[in-house]
Amino acid sequence: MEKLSPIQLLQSSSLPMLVQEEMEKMILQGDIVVGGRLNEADLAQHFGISRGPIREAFRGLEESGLVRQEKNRGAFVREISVTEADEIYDVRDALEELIGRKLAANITPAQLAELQQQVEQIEQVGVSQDVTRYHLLNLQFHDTLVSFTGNRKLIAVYRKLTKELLLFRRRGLAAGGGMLVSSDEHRAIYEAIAARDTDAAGNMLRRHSELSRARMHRAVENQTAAATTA
Amino acid sequence: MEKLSPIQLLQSSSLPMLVQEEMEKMILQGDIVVGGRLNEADLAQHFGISRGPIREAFRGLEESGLVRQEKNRGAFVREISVTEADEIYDVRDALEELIGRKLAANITPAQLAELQQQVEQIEQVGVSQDVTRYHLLNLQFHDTLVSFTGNRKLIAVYRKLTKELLLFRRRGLAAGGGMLVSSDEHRAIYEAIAARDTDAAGNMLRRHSELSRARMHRAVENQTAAATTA
DNA sequence: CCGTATTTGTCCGTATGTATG
DNA sequence: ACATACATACGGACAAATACG
Repeated sequence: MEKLSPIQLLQSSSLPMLVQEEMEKMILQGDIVVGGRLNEADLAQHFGISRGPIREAFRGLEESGLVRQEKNRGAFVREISVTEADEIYDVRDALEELIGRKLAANITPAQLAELQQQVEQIEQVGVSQDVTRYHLLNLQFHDTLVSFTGNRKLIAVYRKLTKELLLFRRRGLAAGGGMLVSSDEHRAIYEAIAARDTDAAGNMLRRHSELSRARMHRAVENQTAAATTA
Repeated sequence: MEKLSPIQLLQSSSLPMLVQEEMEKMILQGDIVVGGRLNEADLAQHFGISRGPIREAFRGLEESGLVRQEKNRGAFVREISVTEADEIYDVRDALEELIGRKLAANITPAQLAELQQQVEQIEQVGVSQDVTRYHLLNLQFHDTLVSFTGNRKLIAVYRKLTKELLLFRRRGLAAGGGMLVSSDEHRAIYEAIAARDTDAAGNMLRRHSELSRARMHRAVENQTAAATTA
């Protein structure tokens, strides 16, 4: 039990929970190939623990949708199909609208200031063409939005869906093109919320999510087109 | 857009999964008092198995929101507060609207016939004043609605929220009054879907969910009022 | 405040099932 | 098709923490 530097810090939680969180990071970072098998013994050795907590973590990850378990065969990183991604987007679109409406109705001046700052930050990175950083700030912006609703269940559901979409993007996506968001949309979202216009804010966020889905589809088509020509 | 049976989503037949499903039933049926502790050894003996699968089932139930685990203290049936129930309703309201819109857009004649039959069944039980049966049919009706969307993610999220609300109702609710739904609402929902009016169907279902929340609040108030006078 | 009993946390061994040559 | 190697499933034992008297 001496090999795990990142884990030892968060000692308040149980070992299976820590392992679950750590494995979630590994999956979302792509340390394990999508569809790949998670070997109990290897992971146990990697964390310097036994297989019991690993198995418990698998069960939690399965329930959260990142892992699929086959009886007597093991745990695999889930492959999320385009169809399933579409289904997730359907749900997320509806949640985004809810988020927009709630924020427009209840946001505080301090929260508005924070949002404004993040929008400007995104715009600055937008011109610098740093794609990965842009993507990160975009995720952060939306997580800030949902967290400002103060609704813990909404936050939890939204984050779970976002993780699955993140996993979907890991599945392929030669990146490069198409997935970049226009920062105009972010500012428009901010403006609608600041104006406390519930309908506009809801529509803006929903449309933003729908556009995100459309970008996803274009990226997938580009990818499959490239694959067939190669 | 085909109806998915509840079992189809849970396709694993491993022992921990079976235990998890069984324990979920026990919790939702109230076999274990809300807030009560789940004893690993007792449950293992009850199922005639060892503690390993029990612990894995706990993880799954924790992730699905029915159980809370404290380090070195054990697993407890979660107590859902009125505040949290409100948060869940917020999310469910948005999903209900989504369900209504999708159904109005895509429902098949066969599915419509099934819905009509269920509505009539509910109306018949409504006059018979059989409250528990009415409640059951009501749940079934809404589960049928969401399953007819064919969106597996939506189905999964919706069912999870419904289970948590079910758990909330177990918390107290001397039942008796207030929670009974007007069957007019169900017929109105059916009519809007049958008319393929997406806006109306979405609004109807959302409003139906909001009324359900209002009934919940009234029931809680009646309960606390009765508690203070007693 | 201390000692004991109970319960949880973790580890390991064995049986069973699966993939591979 | 068979035998071998390997991974998982489950049970059981021991250590650590908590609850109780």
